[in-house]
This record gives sequence, structure tokens and C-alpha cells, in this order.
Amino acid sequence: MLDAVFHALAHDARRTMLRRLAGGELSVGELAAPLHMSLAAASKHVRVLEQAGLVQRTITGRRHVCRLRPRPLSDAVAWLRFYEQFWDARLDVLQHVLDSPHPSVSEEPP
Amino acid sequence: MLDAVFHALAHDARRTMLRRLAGGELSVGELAAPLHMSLAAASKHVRVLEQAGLVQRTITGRRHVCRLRPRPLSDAVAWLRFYEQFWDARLDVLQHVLDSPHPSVSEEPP
DNA sequence: CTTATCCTCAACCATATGGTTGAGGATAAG
DNA sequence: CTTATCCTCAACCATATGGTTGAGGATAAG
Repeated sequence: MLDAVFHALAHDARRTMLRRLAGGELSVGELAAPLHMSLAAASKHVRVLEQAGLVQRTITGRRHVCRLRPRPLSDAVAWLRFYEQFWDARLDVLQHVLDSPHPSVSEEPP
Repeated sequence: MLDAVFHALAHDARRTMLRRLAGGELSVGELAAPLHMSLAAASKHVRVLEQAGLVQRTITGRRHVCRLRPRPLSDAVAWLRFYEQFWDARLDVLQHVLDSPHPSVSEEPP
């Protein structure tokens, strides 16, 4: 499932859709409006988001109303958080070097 | 740049590579070993990770040694964190409904 | 020197992705 | 009823993706 989520996030148009959906429900046409592509193309992007579980669609009459479904994003963050220790560790090492009164760069061999 | 990072993460073989690199440096051949694909295919995956800035390669002799470069993952988390408020908010709403002594479902019109 | 090892490159292939246009179903508006 | 609007579908196209094999350069090992 992570494959689908990360793939859904790997396109600017889809990230724009998600950002706008964070502000509230929007129809497919409204999601498509600011994008430089046809309605049919935007419709495909909505389907990608839907299949990744990031958007839920409710059909009311001829409008397809989309709502953000943030849980898979939380799963993605959970996956990425594993690496947090790693970049923290790197920062700690850098901090250690900066705090050191005698940086190894200026040390002479005995 | 987020496009490249999310795209790099959207394939299981590449996520496996990253996970293993979290344990230390590995050559391209070592990264390829557990994957069910040719060395050439694995080599392409390494390049995708490299182009996303997630892996740094050092060529020593005939070995290409790869090291994890976690910063772009941090950027991805930063992007995703915007939505954290959103899934927190949803949980709050759910909690509110559950805590409510008179759920709206059982309310009658005046 | 000769041979084995590590890895990339090039060519190829099947399928996925991301876009287009034209048609049309279903609903809303007049 | 008639027409406009919202949206999907189908067909099409160019390019990207993800894999293969065969060749070969560079280095290491014998």
C-alpha cells in the first residue's frame, strides 16, 4: 500500500489537490480548475489519489465531491520516521564536532 | 525535488535498499544481492535513489559504495507534517462524538 | 600475464504514466 | 422538453519505468 501512497505523492498536480482538499471538500471540476490540463486528465489524478486511499469520493447528482482521507499520509510518516534517528544522529555528530574545543582538523599527529 | 524523492520511495526494492543502508555502507552488489532481479536492474534503482539525493556513491576501485543521505527524507516528512493537524483534528472530532452524552444520531427534530 | 569480479552501458521489450480529443450518460437549469 | 453542465470512458499517443541479456572497462586476484 505504501507503493500506491508514495506514487500518488510523486506528482505535483496530485499534491496540489491534496493541499486544496485540506481546506475542505471539492468537486473534481473544482480540483481541476487551477491545473493546466484537461478535466479528463485531472479526473485520472483523482482516481490515483482515490486508489491510494487518500481521497474519498461521494457522488451527489452529477458532482463527484472529494474529501481528504489523511490516514495513509500518517502511515507514510510512520515509515519515514524510522530514518529520523538517522538524520538526528548525523546532526549530533556535527554538533559534537562544532562543540569540540580541539577540532580534529587542527590536530597534529603525535 | 519532492517529486524525485516520493518517486524513489514508491518502489519496494528501493525502500529495501534504504532500510539496509541505514545499517551502514553497502556496495551496489551487496544492495542487489537480496533482490530478485539482475545486477543491472538493481544498479538502475541505485541511480534513482542517487538522483533523488537519498544515496551518495563513492567509487573505490571497482566497488561503488553507497551511503544513506537522509536529508531528503526529512524534507518529505516536513511536507507530510502539514497534514498531521488534519488527521489529529479528525481524531478529535471522533473523540468528541464518542464522548458526547447525546449523539446527534439519536436526536429528534424539534 | 591471465583470469575473475564489480559494475555500467546499450539495446531491447512490455507495461505504466500522463496527457489529449471526442462521445455520451446523467443530472440540473431554463 | 431542451439545453447546459459535470464527469467518465474509450481510443490514441509520447514518454517513462522496470526488467532482461550481452558486451566490455577497470580493477583485483592468482
